[in-house]
Amino acid sequence: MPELPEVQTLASQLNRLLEGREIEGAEILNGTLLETPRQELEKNILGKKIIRVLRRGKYLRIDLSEGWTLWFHLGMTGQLLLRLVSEALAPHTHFLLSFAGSNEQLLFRDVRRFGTIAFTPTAEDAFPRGVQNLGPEPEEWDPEAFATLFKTRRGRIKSLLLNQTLVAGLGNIYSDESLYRAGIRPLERAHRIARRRLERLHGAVCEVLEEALQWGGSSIDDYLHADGTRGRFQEFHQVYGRGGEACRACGTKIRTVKLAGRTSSYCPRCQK
DNA sequence: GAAGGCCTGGAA
DNA sequence: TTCCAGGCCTTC
Repeated sequence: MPELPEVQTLASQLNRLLEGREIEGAEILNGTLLETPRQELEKNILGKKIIRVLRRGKYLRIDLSEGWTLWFHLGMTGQLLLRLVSEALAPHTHFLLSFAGSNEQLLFRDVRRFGTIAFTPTAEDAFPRGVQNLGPEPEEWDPEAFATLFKTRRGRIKSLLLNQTLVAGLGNIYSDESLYRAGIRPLERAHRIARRRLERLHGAVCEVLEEALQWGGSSIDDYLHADGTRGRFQEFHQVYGRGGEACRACGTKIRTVKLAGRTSSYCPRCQK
């Protein structure tokens, strides 16, 4: 489940590893993940240089020379890995980029195929719709404005945190962990939560994301760094994936509830 | 605002 | 054999 810290980790690594490289080949092994017409990409990507690799929400963005941008969304099980051309190709590989004068390739693989690839001009109005619809990044929100945003909504706080048009980058892991840290239950109606607690939630979100980033994100099932190593923040999860286990703070059993088809975990004692 | 669909591997 | 994981989009 690559969320903000996982995608940011990858973007930083790939930026360091790929900056300045010239694209010599692009192989689309499975076109179903491609949001852009195949010919559009094939016609325009060759010879372009990688200027920088960035993140926006859960999207990884690769800016190329001459005003083109390559986008990846990792869905649930997406991976971006560097491989030597001599290595065996892992199953479920959907896309390959090769570089001039290099025996390394960037590959995109995704077992469950919830991921997407897009190739667009580097212009806001040409970006994929999912990107255009994104709300501000968590740290871009002023805490008071963040509180107001939720104070005016009647939905469950957890569902709203997952809504990418409000705040970009949170998925199931970091919304649960943030709510735990802020002491708020996932099913609480947003407008019923006190302003200062919503401001505290904003602080919790920023803290959790920052710590996760420092540990290279969470590797649960499939998430890997570009070099194949794993993130370690899963070792510090307080509630996500810990249903039925004891809360590390108070010993109470972590409870799980279903919300819009997703599992939410929380401590009934620490979260009121 | 809520629910269903897409997709596959692994666990029950 | 069935269920579950959940990103995002579409439909109700």
